[in-house]
Amino acid sequence: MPKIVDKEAKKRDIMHAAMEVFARKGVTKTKMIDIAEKAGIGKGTIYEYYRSKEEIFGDAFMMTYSQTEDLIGDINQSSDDPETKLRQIMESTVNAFFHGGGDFVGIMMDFWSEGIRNKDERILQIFDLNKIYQNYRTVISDILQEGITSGIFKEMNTQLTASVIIAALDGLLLQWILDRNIFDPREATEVLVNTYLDGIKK
Amino acid sequence: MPKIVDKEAKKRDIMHAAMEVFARKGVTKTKMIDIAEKAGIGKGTIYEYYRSKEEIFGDAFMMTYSQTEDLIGDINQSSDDPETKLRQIMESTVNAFFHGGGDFVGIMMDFWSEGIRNKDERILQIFDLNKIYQNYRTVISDILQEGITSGIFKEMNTQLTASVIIAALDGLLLQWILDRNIFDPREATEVLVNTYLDGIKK
Amino acid sequence: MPKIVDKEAKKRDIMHAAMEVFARKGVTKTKMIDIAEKAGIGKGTIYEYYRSKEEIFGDAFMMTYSQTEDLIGDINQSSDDPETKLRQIMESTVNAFFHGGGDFVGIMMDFWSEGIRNKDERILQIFDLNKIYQNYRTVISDILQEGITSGIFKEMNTQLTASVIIAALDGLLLQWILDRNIFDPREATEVLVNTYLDGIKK
Amino acid sequence: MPKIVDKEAKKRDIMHAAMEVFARKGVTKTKMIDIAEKAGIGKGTIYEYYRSKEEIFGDAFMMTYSQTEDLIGDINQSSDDPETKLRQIMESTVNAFFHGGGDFVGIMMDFWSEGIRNKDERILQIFDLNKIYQNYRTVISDILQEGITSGIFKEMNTQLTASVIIAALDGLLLQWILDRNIFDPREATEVLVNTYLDGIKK
DNA sequence: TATGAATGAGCATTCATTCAT
DNA sequence: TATGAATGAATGCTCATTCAT
Repeated sequence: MPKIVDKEAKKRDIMHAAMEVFARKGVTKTKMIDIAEKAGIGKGTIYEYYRSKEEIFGDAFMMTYSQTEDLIGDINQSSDDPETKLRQIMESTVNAFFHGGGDFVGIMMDFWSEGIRNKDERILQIFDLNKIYQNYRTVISDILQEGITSGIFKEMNTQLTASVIIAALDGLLLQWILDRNIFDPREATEVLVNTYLDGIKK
Repeated sequence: MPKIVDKEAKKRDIMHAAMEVFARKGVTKTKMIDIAEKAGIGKGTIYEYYRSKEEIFGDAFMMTYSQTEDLIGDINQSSDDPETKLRQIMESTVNAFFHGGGDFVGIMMDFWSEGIRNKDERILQIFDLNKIYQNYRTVISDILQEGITSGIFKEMNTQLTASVIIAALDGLLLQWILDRNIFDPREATEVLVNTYLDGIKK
Repeated sequence: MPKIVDKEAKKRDIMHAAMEVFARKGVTKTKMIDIAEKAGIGKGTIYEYYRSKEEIFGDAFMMTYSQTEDLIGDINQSSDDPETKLRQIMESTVNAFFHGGGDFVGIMMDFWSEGIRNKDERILQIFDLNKIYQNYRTVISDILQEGITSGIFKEMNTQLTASVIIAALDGLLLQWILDRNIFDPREATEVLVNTYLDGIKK
Repeated sequence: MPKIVDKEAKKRDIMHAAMEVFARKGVTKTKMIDIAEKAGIGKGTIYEYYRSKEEIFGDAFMMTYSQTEDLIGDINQSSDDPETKLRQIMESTVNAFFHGGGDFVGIMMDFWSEGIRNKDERILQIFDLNKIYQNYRTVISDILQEGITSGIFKEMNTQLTASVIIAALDGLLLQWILDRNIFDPREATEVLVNTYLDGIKK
């Protein structure tokens, strides 16, 4: 069924084109024509693959976060010790977003922005940022608990600490989106990870 | 004689109404009529006080950040030791944004969003988020250096560490905007501040 | 009744202020606030004297044309010979509009413009440009007939010739409004009057 | 494949629809919806062909005058004697505007009106009525000079006479716009042309 | 399937007019 | 009487979406 493959590929092309424009201009200021031009197709053609701008946005969101969730899941499944897992998760999360020159990080702004506001049940089905963060928090919290149990981490409120760690990671991303020249993401992540692990370890 | 009106007060009222709506719906999706209704006035009346929606937004931005900058300046001027100053700055920054029930924090999203994208010289005059963050980074970096010199802080890359600290604070704010139920801001700040000070101190 | 006199004077002041602005910017682009500022009064005060912008415009119209009609009437009543009367009427008409530095001639544009379009019965009562021109044409036509009868003018279609003469006068005004530097109104009138009288006289 | 449309033809259709409405209501009072309805299309469609109402107006202006300028240029290039050329130019000018039942003459009012007021450099580029009239004056002045040189015209101030002739032609147009019933344009032109040529010839 | 021409709902902004003081 | 603060109807223009080809 070669047609199907083509369709999927083209849909993905459109979504990538859209992500680039979203990242640069913001979703609201992105016009369908901008996406079409970026994708090198006609304005009407987009509607052969997506029902609306919102749907493209939702797809971009899902794709971004499902990748990250898979990554985190894989790391979490591994048999490494809690410290290594935590370190790997933090580094991988940052890498996932900074990767590829950071062409898409601008879109995070809109993910967050939508995340705050969208309470529409229908949208929440495919676009529940809070649920995603909750999963993320649970994973980290569990690793922290694991570390406490095995005696390598201090006693702490694991849920709260997980929140603070995630906050720090997102904050790093946010700062870097605002100005890419202030720090090297890898170096900053290094400082961040070390600081937290220092603070957490016995 | 016409009605006597405290123009400044009314302008502030409109801005506050606008901030509430901005925070809830986002700037782009906020209609002038929404602001008017929130402020309990007619749509046209807004234009007696502001030239455009953009101007209201700029005013909201300036007000928010000038308050924070003043606060930080005051703390920085004090004769406290570096650790206390750093702790106070971090706590005050967070407090400033969480204060008042956090009714306005949603607008941060738009400040950041604009901050990424607006490269217009005219707008940058009143709306230069990067400059504001640079000041902030310098203040913190200087305090860190002060601490290193006086032997209470470890050796470190002060600019980078300052960036990471600010990132963590903004990240906390961001997480809290996304979901207010996951942590108590004060507790989280406490964890954050302690973790960082632990990591920084000799 | 001094109050009445004051009222009348102030009403005239407003109308004169309005005429200046109308002449410069055109009626549609003139804002009430422009008129108020020109008159040195508050915006609301205008409505103590006029019900609407349209009413000011109508008043300006009437004033302008009644003056001209009076002037023409006076000349026509005189016992001069037809050639002198015709010459005087042509010169006086031009003078009336060019007079005072031509500050108000720009408003003619709007009189004509309204004259074309306004078919509203209510407005036509006070603003019937066609009727005014018809009177004017009759006066000139009668003088021409008088001249024919007394043997000093050639045979001609007096109504048509009257129309052509009036057209030439208005055309001169129009050209001068468009660019005041191309000719001196008095010289041009001289050429015009001489050309026509030459053509008309036996 | 999308609908194939003769873009140029449709643009012209819109402009003609606009001219009719402009002529009837005046440019300022013409709403985009009026033009759309006249053209039998949707409001938004106009913007596929023109960027703004102002641009339609500018196009209408250019079209009207470029036709007339071409016409005059052609006549001027001919090898006819000065009297014939002058007569032809005068008659053609009048014909050009009265032609087609005079559906568009009302728009002249707005051309003149804009001509007085618009000093904006950008607009003057495409809309310089004074320059157009200056060209026109030069053409007529040159013909007059030609006639003087070849001994068939009297001595005169050619620039001034040219102005007066143009004024008379525009005046005729103006009068006819105001009331189409007062004269037959061709008859009136005949009277006008004869009167002037009589006055000019030796 | 691909396209872009066509569309109209929607919105920022203007301004004549009202009216409380 | 004089004023200017308040207002909302009106309008130019944008852009997501539709649909004829």
